Amino acid sequence: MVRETYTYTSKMNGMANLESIIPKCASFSHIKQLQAYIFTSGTFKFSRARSKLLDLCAIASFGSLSFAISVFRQIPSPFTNDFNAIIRGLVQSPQPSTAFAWYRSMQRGSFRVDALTCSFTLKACARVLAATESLQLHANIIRFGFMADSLLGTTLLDVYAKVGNLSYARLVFDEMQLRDIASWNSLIFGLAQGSQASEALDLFKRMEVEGLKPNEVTVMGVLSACSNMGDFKEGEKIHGFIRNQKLDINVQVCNALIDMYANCGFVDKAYGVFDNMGCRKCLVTWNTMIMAFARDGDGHKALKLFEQMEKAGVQPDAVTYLAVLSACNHAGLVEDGVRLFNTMGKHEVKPNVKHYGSLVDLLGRAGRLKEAYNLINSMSMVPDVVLWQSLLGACRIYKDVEMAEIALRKLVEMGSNNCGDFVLLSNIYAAHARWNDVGRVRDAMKNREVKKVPGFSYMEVDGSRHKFFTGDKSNARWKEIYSKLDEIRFKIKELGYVAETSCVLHDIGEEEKENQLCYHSEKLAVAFGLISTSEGTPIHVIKNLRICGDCHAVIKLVSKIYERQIIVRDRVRFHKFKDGFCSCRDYW
DNA sequence: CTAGGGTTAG
Repeated sequence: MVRETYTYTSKMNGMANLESIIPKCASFSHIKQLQAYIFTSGTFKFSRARSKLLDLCAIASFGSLSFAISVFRQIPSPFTNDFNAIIRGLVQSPQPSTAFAWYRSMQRGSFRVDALTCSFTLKACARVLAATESLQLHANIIRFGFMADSLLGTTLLDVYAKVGNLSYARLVFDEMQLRDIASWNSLIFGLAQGSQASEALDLFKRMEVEGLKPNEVTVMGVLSACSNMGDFKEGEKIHGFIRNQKLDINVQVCNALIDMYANCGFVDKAYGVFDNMGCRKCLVTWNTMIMAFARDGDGHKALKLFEQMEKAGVQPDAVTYLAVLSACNHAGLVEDGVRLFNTMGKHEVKPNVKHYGSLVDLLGRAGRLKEAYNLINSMSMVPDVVLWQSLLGACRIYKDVEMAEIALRKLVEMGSNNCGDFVLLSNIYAAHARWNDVGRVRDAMKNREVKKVPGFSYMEVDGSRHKFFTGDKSNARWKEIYSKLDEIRFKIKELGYVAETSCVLHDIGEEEKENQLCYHSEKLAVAFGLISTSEGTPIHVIKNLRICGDCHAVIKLVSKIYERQIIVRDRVRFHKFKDGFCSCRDYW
């Protein structure tokens, strides 16, 4: 009797000690020693320490998921927690989708799935963008009666937003009994980064109405919405709110502010925030600001900041190099770009496919096609389509048929059926008057059912956004817009403008081609800006693709004739038109 | 089988 009591207490103490030691494990060998102890001491069968250790082993950087799995296999009848430990580890592994199989095996084996199991498995959905699996899990969660769990609800809505199912994210949000700040933040981020940025702002305003206090995460979400939409006015209001609430002591909030101003075309204001930060700058701060100068085409400021960053003792990372390379690219600083690329190794940054892409683009634009081609072939990794597309684009500038054919062949081999690629090759043939080849490309396009990404542009007036597609007549004032375009066409012809019809592929007459160019989305947006904003105010336009060559030429003239500053944010950079010139100095 | 799980910038 006495002896039994003794054994009992010592065992309890042993387990308690064991559990308190587990978080102190600092190496794989510590884990293994404890695991061996649990195995041999007889506590393996029921011990809670077992699943805790499994958990640590599966997720810690010094742990080993495969070892955790092999230990799991030794458990005669694993508990839910043991499964959870493994699933959590799988989600963070390079193959998150393996978590689904484990989840299913739990159900098959009639093991109890709990809210945590669902939470981890949902995370796997988010990581691999598994839309169907998230729906299935949602159904399970309802069936198990877990919907009242607000943490799980937030995870679910977050996953829906991340896999692109915004309407379901909203639905979950609306149906949650208990919504806390994280639920709101999650939906705001989802909307901001999806295609419903203005809805994110609406939600932010609704928070105020419902008496909820936005925190630093919330403002980062709405700033990212403003950044995406180029909504400078709202962004500035939020900046005011941030100052009031003293949220700018948070470095991430400051970074989001810099990004917002830069993405709205106000690189100076971005720098203002950068220069007056009340908190310590971090790597992302420098990267964001360098990227801002890069997108603005100010290569020298970007490179100067890069030097300052090094002096401040901040080690550059892969993103920093991408930013400086792209700065060199947009500013035509070829030698600097090549030099920087070659010094990456010194900072222990390994070039990835994006760095190569930037350098190929840089060399190509500078007419060094052969070097660009050799660079692609020298890569140790598989080149992606972007590299060949860059080379193809450069071939068009320099009218290099041979190289263009190689690039397009590669693209076709890689399964690309992007309309733009074929058009580029066709343009090059056309430039050499090789009309048979032009026809051949056109036939190939018909046979392949090439995909065309529709171009569109935004223009914001008085807080509402107007979206234009090519030849769009959906705007309430479309008639005025089109007659403004007629007026523009008339005026610029007087200045000697000739339409650049080479980028129109269709088998139609010159006049018809000119008409097609005439109603490109960016032109519609600029014309709308002219008629709907007061004289002398700048016009901001955002385009989803790169600006077209003809539009570029026309907008330069428009900026002169109408004495307007016109700022176009395209897919990769800003074009700031003033007095007939563009900030890109026609190098893009 | 006390707990653990949710939102965050380039």
